[in-house]
Amino acid sequence: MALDQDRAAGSLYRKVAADLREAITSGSYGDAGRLPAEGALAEQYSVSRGTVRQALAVLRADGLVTSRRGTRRVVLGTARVQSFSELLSFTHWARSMGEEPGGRLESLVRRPADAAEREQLRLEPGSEVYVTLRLRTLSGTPVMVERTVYPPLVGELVAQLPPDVVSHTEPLREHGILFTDADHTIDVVAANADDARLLTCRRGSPLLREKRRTTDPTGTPVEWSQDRYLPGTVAFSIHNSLASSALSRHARESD
Amino acid sequence: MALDQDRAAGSLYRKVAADLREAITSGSYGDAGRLPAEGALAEQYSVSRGTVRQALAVLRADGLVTSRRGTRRVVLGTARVQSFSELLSFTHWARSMGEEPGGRLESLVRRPADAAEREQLRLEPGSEVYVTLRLRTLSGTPVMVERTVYPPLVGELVAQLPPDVVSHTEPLREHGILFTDADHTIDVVAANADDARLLTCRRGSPLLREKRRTTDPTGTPVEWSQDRYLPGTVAFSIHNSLASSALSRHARESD
DNA sequence: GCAGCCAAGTTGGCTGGCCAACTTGGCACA
DNA sequence: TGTGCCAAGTTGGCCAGCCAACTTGGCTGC
Repeated sequence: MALDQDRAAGSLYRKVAADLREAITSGSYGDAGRLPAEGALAEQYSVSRGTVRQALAVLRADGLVTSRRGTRRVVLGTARVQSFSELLSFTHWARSMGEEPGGRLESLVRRPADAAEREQLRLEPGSEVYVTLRLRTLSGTPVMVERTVYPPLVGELVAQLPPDVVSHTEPLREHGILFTDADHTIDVVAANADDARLLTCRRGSPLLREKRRTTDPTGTPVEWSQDRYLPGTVAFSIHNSLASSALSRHARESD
Repeated sequence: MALDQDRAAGSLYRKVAADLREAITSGSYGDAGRLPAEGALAEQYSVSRGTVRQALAVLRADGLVTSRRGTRRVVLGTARVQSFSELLSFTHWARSMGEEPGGRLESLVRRPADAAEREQLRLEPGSEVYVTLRLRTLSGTPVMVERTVYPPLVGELVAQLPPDVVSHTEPLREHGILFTDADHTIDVVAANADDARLLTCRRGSPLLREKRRTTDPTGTPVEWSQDRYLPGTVAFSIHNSLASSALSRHARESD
């Protein structure tokens, strides 16, 4: 919340977008209601029409409003849509739901990267990686097993963190490691022996898997992670539209 | 493909975006290479810098390039990202992979909408809905069970389609029913008796579930669907970034 | 009553310009 | 050699304006 305000404070169009989002989600325009015209909003906020359009593009991408030529924008839904940080960080996400996040570092090893890891993290042959295995809990109950591969520069920092630290993105951010872009792949996988032990489920029972590759602003990969959730604990939600889509459906590749 | 070209042909910035996408995916700028400056691209394409920025915003949303103040854009990856239509239509998706889509209508009933359906499709109390159950196949092998609820206006059209028709979005589009926005929720669910029979798997075995609510340009819901995939056949892939995110992680609600 | 036309309203798209914030590489200097 | 500063290059952001494409509601005429 504080983070949202900080980001909104940065630029004018973000402030307008934040204000409109607040108005929409609080129901000021009704559920299928129509927004004021761009020109009217421009006058209301004392900004140019271009700035209003920039703000509305954000809301359109979030699935809050439609937009087509000739008629006013229509409120699509009172949707929520968390911030990027709540998606990326288990800790942020849990706290935003009012749950208490927990975690335990099961293992941390440093070893040569295999071919797949070099490919994902864009590393030179012979590079080493840091691999962690963590159990994540919500209010004490295990919900997820997280296997993360870090490149050397990031891994060194992670290795120095105390094993019981809850959030990893926060301390990394303080060391100048930024997470800005991520690619996610979601599918189903069977629990292996480690999964079963940590999550207290049967071996072979289904888990919801999220593979995630995160990069910093320069495009350098900083993390390659594989999270396995107990079914019934989470669901992933996406909005897309003809105007802007970043979701796709794939034939499943090996592994 | 033809559809992409049609859309690209519409406006200038789409043409520029399509051209840049082609150049990037074909490797013209290298994998972690840097794009020309906005001004240079503007001159190259003989458009204003604003138009170039609009085109680059599309590529940024698709996860093809980064973008930060002070330095040139960097190529993030040679990613693919299907079009919206390939995501929304099983038929389009299958054909884009070179597979032959098939389908069989198992049942089609018309009945009063329950509370959840009225909520999702924004219908008046007492409204009726059309409910279909379809088995979807790829090159003959069953991969997915689709349960779709249509509002009356759309359902009447669907009911008139021959039961062995492969694509439903195409004939609907010809009748003026447009699909422009969709909300997706992805989780895991256990196969029930119908699922098991149609997909020839055991009852209770895990399926990847996608719930989807689609609306037309006016914001009117036109479809509420629940697709259940056999594990190992598909994976969902999403890109998001600080700049624009439409993906979120939810605590799982009932049903 | 009904169909079709028309004008007003609205968003999409594009231009040109301006300044601020930030990155980067080279240069000056210790 | 190494450190710090600085200027050029680049993207983010905002403005004002213009026209085209499209929707909608009302009016006209049959």
